[in-house]
Amino acid sequence: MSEVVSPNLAVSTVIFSLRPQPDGSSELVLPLVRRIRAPYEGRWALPGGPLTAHEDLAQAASRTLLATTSLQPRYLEQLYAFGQLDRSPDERVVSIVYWALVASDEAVRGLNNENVRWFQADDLPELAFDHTLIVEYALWRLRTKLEYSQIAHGFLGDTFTLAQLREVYEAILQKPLDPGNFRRTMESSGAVLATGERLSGTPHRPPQLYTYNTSIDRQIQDPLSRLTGPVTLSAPSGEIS
Amino acid sequence: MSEVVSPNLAVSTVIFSLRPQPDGSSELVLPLVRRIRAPYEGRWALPGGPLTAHEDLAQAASRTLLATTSLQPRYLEQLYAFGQLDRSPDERVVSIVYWALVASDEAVRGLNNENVRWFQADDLPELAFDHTLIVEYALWRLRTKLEYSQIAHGFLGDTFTLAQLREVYEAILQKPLDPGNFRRTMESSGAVLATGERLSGTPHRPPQLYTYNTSIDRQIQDPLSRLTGPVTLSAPSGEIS
DNA sequence: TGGTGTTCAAGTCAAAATGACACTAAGATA
DNA sequence: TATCTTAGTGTCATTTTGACTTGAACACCA
Repeated sequence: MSEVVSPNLAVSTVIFSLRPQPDGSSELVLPLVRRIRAPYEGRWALPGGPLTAHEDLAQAASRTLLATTSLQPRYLEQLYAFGQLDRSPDERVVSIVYWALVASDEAVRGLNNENVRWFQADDLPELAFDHTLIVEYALWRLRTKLEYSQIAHGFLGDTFTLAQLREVYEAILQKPLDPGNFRRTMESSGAVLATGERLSGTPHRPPQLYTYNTSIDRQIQDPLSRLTGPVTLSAPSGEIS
Repeated sequence: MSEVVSPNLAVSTVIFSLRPQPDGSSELVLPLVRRIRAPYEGRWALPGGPLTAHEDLAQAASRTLLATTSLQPRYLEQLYAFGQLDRSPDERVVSIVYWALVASDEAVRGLNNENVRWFQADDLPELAFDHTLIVEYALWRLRTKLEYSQIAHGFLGDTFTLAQLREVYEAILQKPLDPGNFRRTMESSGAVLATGERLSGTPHRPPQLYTYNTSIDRQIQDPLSRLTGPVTLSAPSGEIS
């Protein structure tokens, strides 16, 4: 009876980014890859692949993320391990799923072809395997974590205006936020620091540029941050539009 | 180079319970098993074992939990998947770890012998593998989740007084809570319902017996609750002391 | 039998946080 | 120079939170 097995172990990643809209707002998007073989041939699925011998889980997530989208994540966190018996029709597969954030300006540079495409997070096609549930859970985590954590700057560059930060919140939470109250809570939380510089060229009063307060960030981290190390990488280069 | 492997896949569980103290308070305890072979022979470790072919992850956690402690969990949730390359000296092992709650009166009925022993959660010996980190993380999750979720009744029977519920909170958070304010927040949250019955025999005014409001419970669940099903089982039988 | 000790349970009050909504500031543009 | 737009500051009522007070209801004991 109860036979010990080594199920296939895969690592997949839900990658979020924001795409600027014509009207100035942003929409939450994520890349999917088209399956080129059975099961679910032709269906869209999360990027991922098998775990190889000499990499740990987060490295595997980063690797497959880079391979399928040519992107570097600015935030990477484990989401959940999915191991239902029937989640793959033929073989037993346990998938350890990560979720990642990439900066808005990175997403447009990423691949976008016949087999890799960015979709609106709230308007996805029917996905392969249990990936619809997985994306749903990742969305839930993103939204809940946004409210008590400093992950929003995973979508932004190193400096940003409070309006840009608020735009991130509004796109993810899908509701408008009061600019005045948003400023008050952000500043009093100590999460952001004014750089002293201003963004010029706007057809209105020039806004302050802010940066994230990384020293505050450390204190609300869970005990695993020791293990995973700093999950937020600095942006390679480039300016906020 | 990057060779595809099937790492050994194990499932372990951090099991929490409360042990009544002589002074009336409670202390958080968890069972550990002694390793009977290398590596880390003789060291204490989390109960667990390999994943077998025809069970999913939560079932494996329940199975090893029952095998080592003869207990049924009243709450079971996935904690994290640990996959660092060096976490086991000889072979590559990926551990998917769950955490569980068992009722206080169950813990005393559980095994307690040469190879299985309950320890105070905040006073553990040096554990095998990375299990010290794992327990630390599980403790963090328990404490943070207690504040926005209804998991506390995983330690209690079907009915309980608000003082008993508060005692659970105080033991886990390790700080005293104001009885009046605790009552106010609990009642206004709608998480508990008065049964109308009272607990008699106390040397003071008889307190109301409460039960958990399961309909409220559902609404704050994450999207995975659909997948995992009801994680809170009703108590087998027995009365609160 | 009535006082005492205990916790239950409801109530009070000030401080802090939150949400809605002013109003002024400072640029670009016409 | 008037106007438009967003930045940034301020106000106020409501809600939430924490500390504390008071009366209620039992068992226990003198």
